[in-house]
Amino acid sequence: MPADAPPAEIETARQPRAEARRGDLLAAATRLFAERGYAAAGMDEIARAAGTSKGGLYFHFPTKQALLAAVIGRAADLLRKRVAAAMAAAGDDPVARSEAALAALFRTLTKHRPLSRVLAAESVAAGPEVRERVERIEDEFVALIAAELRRALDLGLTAPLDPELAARAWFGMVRACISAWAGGRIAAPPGELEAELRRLLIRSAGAMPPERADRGGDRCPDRP
Amino acid sequence: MPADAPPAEIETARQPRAEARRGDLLAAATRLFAERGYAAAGMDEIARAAGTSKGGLYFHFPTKQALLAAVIGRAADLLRKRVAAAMAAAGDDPVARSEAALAALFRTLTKHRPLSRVLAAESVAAGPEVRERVERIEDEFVALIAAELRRALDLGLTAPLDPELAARAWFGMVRACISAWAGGRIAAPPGELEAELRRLLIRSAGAMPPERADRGGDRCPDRP
DNA sequence: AGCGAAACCGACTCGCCAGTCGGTTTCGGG
DNA sequence: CCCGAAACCGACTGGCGAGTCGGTTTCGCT
Repeated sequence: MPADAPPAEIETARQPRAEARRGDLLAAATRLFAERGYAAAGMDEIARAAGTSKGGLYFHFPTKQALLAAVIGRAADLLRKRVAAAMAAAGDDPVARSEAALAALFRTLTKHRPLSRVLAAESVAAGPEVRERVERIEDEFVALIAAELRRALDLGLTAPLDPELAARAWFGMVRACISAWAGGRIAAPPGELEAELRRLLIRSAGAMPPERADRGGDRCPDRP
Repeated sequence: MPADAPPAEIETARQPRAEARRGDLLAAATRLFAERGYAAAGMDEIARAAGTSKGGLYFHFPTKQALLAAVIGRAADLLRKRVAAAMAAAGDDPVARSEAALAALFRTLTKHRPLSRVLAAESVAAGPEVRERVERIEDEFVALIAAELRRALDLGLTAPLDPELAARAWFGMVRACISAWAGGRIAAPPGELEAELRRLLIRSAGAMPPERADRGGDRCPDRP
């Protein structure tokens, strides 16, 4: 169970211009971390890209690590929100909910290239604390999917499988395809990519999609 | 297809002690890059860990990037060798060959934790050149699998799918599971993990495995 | 043995960049 | 309009670590 998702953002009283600046800074940091890498992106450079100065940047974030942590935290919040919404909209069927969750991840990351780059790679360059933070976030989503898969399994909607591992594997599929796409190493447009990916996911679980007229051309040849 | 694999290692004439040192240095670098991360591992530290000095290290590798590149190149060579052997031993059936290739990747990386960490994460921290190098290596293996999948598809052994994308996704599954395992976030022993993973892979392709008790071949003395 | 080159050593340099600090501007409330 | 605090500025510093270099040792060869 994803019981204790970190409490998102702590909102201390701030003047509105400060809030705006903070946003600009996070945006600039996200972009530069993604483009240049954590180590190569300088604080001065980030500040200037956000239209402010080093001092201003340090007013908002005490250290470079804290800045990265904030970037990642914000990304996590966004993903959580989108995924939760998608799952809620998907109704009760656990397979549909899993599909929806992955699709939401896919679309959100696909929509924000730099963000996926930061999540995928920069975490390690910034020391163990940040890496663990990212791993926690990943585990959180994996657990979310795993729970749905477990339900599906209990309802006999899938072939026998290890929900935890399958969820992990699914996540890996999505991530690999996204990062290849983000690097321009996959030609297909995101839409097709997503559809094909969905087919792979469903088949790997040995699940039959609930009576939807979903053209996929696949029957279920699973042998327990 | 995987026609032009980079020429592995250029062997200039060297005294044998130099060769040994070089090996020690690469081993130490691999370990420290994995443990501390590329940025945090110092050249002096690496040299000392290899039982030599900074000057000695710089005699063998002109820059830190070159050192990382050598580490990665060596890892790639190892993987290429193991995968090629496994595929050759798997016979003609393209599904079996794909399975064998993935299994070899899995086992080799599983056997060398630090190596997978370096390949998975450190590439980005070291600048674009190295990142591209790693991406190339990944693409190489993806292309290898994709070729087999395409043959399988033509032979009607799989459900309709995009071989390129499926290969990419498979690779992602394996990578995600390995890195979670390497980080101690998966309890199951590698053996079970591999078996379960294999089931997922096969099902996702909609393939019926040719019924045959096969063994993947990957056993080798542990001194690269 | 003895010479030249390969291999190795470690103190030093030097640029870079995260983080600091005293000062300035902007704003909200009274 | 004025005051105090929040927000912002940018020149400065301090340390760290990659890379250098003159010197020393080891080795292959004749």
